[in-house]
Amino acid sequence: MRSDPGVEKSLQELERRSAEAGQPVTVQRRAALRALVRHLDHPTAEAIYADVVAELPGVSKATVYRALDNLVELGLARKVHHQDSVTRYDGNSERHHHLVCRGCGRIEDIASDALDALPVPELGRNGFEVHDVFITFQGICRDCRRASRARRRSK
Amino acid sequence: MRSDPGVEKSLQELERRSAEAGQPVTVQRRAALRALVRHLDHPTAEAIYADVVAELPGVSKATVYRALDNLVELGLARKVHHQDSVTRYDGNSERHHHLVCRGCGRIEDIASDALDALPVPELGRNGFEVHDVFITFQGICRDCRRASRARRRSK
DNA sequence: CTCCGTGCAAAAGGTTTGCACTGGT
DNA sequence: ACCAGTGCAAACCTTTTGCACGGAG
Repeated sequence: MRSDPGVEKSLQELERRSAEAGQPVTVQRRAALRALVRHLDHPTAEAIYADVVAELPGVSKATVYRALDNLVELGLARKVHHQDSVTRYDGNSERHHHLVCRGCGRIEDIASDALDALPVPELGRNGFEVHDVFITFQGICRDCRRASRARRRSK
Repeated sequence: MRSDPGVEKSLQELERRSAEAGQPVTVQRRAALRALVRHLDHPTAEAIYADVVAELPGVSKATVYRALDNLVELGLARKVHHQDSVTRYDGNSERHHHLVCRGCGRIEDIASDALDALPVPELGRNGFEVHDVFITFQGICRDCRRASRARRRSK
């Protein structure tokens, strides 16, 4: 893997936002961010830990969890939740939405102007102040559809 | 609490779908469903357990979890996930979406034709078959906004 | 010197599972 | 009667926390 310009940009953002928030930028946090943006597949904390520990033998799992919290706090990552009980992280800070496969739990990104133009309904009526919108399409990915078809046939 | 017709209808559905699926309808499952539909606030498994155990002293927590799984499997309930680490359940089978408060984690239902008319983007291109769409508005509910304002003032 | 992040290990939930027993159909 | 659901307790897994240590300002 060559030094991806996206990674560089993310690291600069980390630098900038941490300074702004008065928080130190440690090697562990840098490594966590690098591991996160390298993944396009919404990794679990475990997966990121695996990457970080490969780069920084001896890091503790707690530190990775704390680093991820820190990234979320700085707005460089987002937590993603679905039926899996594990939390996944998303290093994509562009506005986008998700496609979740019921079969394998895989999450794919999806961007769409139409979705972004979603009308925010008459909120405020109940005093609710909307900050963000998350749209999740649930379905079956190609691989899982194939697999379930094969399973059905063999039954 | 009088016998809500909605509860009756749900119980009949439970009967019908269980028979169809060849699954027995136990008192525990009936109680779990009743507890679920009584809640309009997306209860946790814990909350449902509390209700069920009040009605059926001696039920085990495992049974309630299994009953909830069963209801989800039968399509009578849905799991709802957000930043809280706990899974919440939704007994509302109408098409609707959610308003999640960042502060207290409370989930409110929201229905809107505009949201239902959401265009499904060019899926299929990647072989993804969409079954469902979930829209979540995240923000701050009135109570939490008030609370945070008060906190800020007292600092 | 002081503060804060780290590592380690243990705790803390929430959820699942193995096994013997009981209850639905 | 049979099979599946239940109760109980232990296991599991992910995430959090307490505490001592160590590096940076």
